[in-house]
Formats: sequence, C-alpha cells, structure tokens
Amino acid sequence: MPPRPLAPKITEAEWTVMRVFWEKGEAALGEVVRALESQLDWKPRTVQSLMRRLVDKGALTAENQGRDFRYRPAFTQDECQLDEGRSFLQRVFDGRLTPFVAAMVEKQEVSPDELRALRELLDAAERNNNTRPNT
Amino acid sequence: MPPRPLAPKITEAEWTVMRVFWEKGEAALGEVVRALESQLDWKPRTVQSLMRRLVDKGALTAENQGRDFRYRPAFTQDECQLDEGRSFLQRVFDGRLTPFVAAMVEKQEVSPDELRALRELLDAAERNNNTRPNT
DNA sequence: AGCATACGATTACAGCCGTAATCCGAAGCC
DNA sequence: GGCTTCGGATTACGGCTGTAATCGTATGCT
Repeated sequence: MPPRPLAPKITEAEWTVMRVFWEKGEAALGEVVRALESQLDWKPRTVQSLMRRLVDKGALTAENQGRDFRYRPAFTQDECQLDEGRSFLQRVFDGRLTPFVAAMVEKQEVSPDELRALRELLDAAERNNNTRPNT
Repeated sequence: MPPRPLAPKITEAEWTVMRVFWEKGEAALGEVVRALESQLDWKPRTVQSLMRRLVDKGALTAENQGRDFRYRPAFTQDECQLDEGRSFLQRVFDGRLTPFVAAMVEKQEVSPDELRALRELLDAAERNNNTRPNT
C-alpha cells in the first residue's frame, strides 16, 4: 500500500486541542471548550479558530451533523507524534535518535526509573527483532 | 550557581545558520554565506537577515571588529539541543522521553545498529549512576 | 579617480500563529 | 414573540518566519 500521508504540522496551541480529540475520539465545539476551560482560559472563539485551522490543514474532519458539526481527528496521536518526532530529530539532531537520547541521559534529564524503562524497551525490541526480523 | 538562561527558540532556517557557527566557532557574514551556498541557494541578504534575527534573540553575539562584525554563538549546540529537546518532549510527549523512544522503536524508525548503540549508552549511564550517584 | 564588492541598516511582504471580536442565524427558554 | 445562547463565517491584529530588495558607505581594484 502507499505510505500514509504525512500528518500536517501542528502548532503548540493546536496540540492542546488535538489531545482532547484523541481522548474523546470526537466532539463538538462546546465539548472541547468545556474540556479545556478548566486548564486554560481560552475564549470559545479562540478554540473555534484553532479548530477551524486544524480542519483547514487537514488534522481534523468536520462532519455536518444537524445544524452544527461533529469534529474528529484525521490522524491518530501516534501518527502525529511520529511525524513530529521525525521532524524534530531532523531539525535538531541530523535525523538521529541516539545523540538525542545521549544528550538527555548525560544532562541528567532522565530519572533512574526512566533509564530502566528504556532498557526494558530496548530488550523487548531486540527480542522482537530476532523472532520477527522485519516488516 | 544560578541556572543558565534558556537558549532562545531557534527556527528551522536559523538552525541551519547556527550549525555553521558551531562548526567554525565564529565567523563573519561572508564566511557563513560561502559555507551555505553549496547546500542551499539563499541570497546573501537572506543569510544576513537570519543572522540579525539570531543576534536580536540572543543566539549570536556580534562584536564590532574593524568595520564589520565577528559573530559567534552565544550558546553551545548542546545547550540549544537540550532546550529544544525538552520543549519538544513537553509539547508532544507530555515531557516524557520513554514514550518517544518507544514510538520510534516500535515504528521501525531505529536500525539494529542504533538499537545497539542505545543499549550501550544506557548501560554506561547506569554504571555511572551507581559509581557517581548524582550532581 | 572611478567602479565593483561587501556588508550593515532599514524595509518589504506574504503566510502562519496566538488570541480573539463581530456578525448572523438557529434553537431553546419564558 | 423576545431574549439568551450556541456555533459557524468572517475579520482583526500584532508578532514571528522565510526570503529577500534597497540604500548607503567603506574598502579594494585598476
């Protein structure tokens, strides 16, 4: 199959909105406004503007349900995180993951707990790599 | 001592310029223009604009040497990478490194070589953590 | 001296971003 | 039938980004 389309670039404020959709799966404007007003104090028109831009850039779909819209994410959180991660690594670390992890670990940005979690992750990945070589 | 000031936000195009400075240590406008013209085709005024903005935001210093300027980076590459990395993780992965690495590993974004490099990295970090507990 | 070159300062200009306000029509409440 | 509320469409507006052009002046070449 052809590779999926890249997820659009999502700005900081827009990530905040998208997270609501990834939790809820779908929502109308009001639900998003109410979901966010506890944490931020954005006006409803602000949320609407962000959602409109997300629709315009293809990160949300808007389906005309009754008089209003049902919005839902056009990409999974995993897809957006992956694309954003790739682009971050490209911009800042010449596309390579290891130097990034090395930097974080060296600068004591990573707790011992996280270190252990990371090791387990890699162990598991290596086991998988042996039994299920590639896709 | 007080924590160092955060490195300013550096845009994509500006990273390209900063990389020249981190290689050279310091440079005049012309050197940067010539260093970049092989890879990109930015006009000299474009490079100058980017450098001016980098000076304005405090990422470069400009010292009046003779008639022109000597520019040099105000932050190391490590510092900029660290701050950018933190801000990326915050925006996209709720500040946590492990899920990011997990995502990259799961999606086959990481070659077996890199996997091994990562493991060695973590082993070394753990050994260090035991002998030199904390800073 | 005269002309080309380099570079700082200033200006340009469209597009995106954060953060809305205004206007308007539909729905709901009294 | 009015008033309030909700939400879509349009507009706002200053700041940042990408990508320069223009102007002026010092320097260098001939």
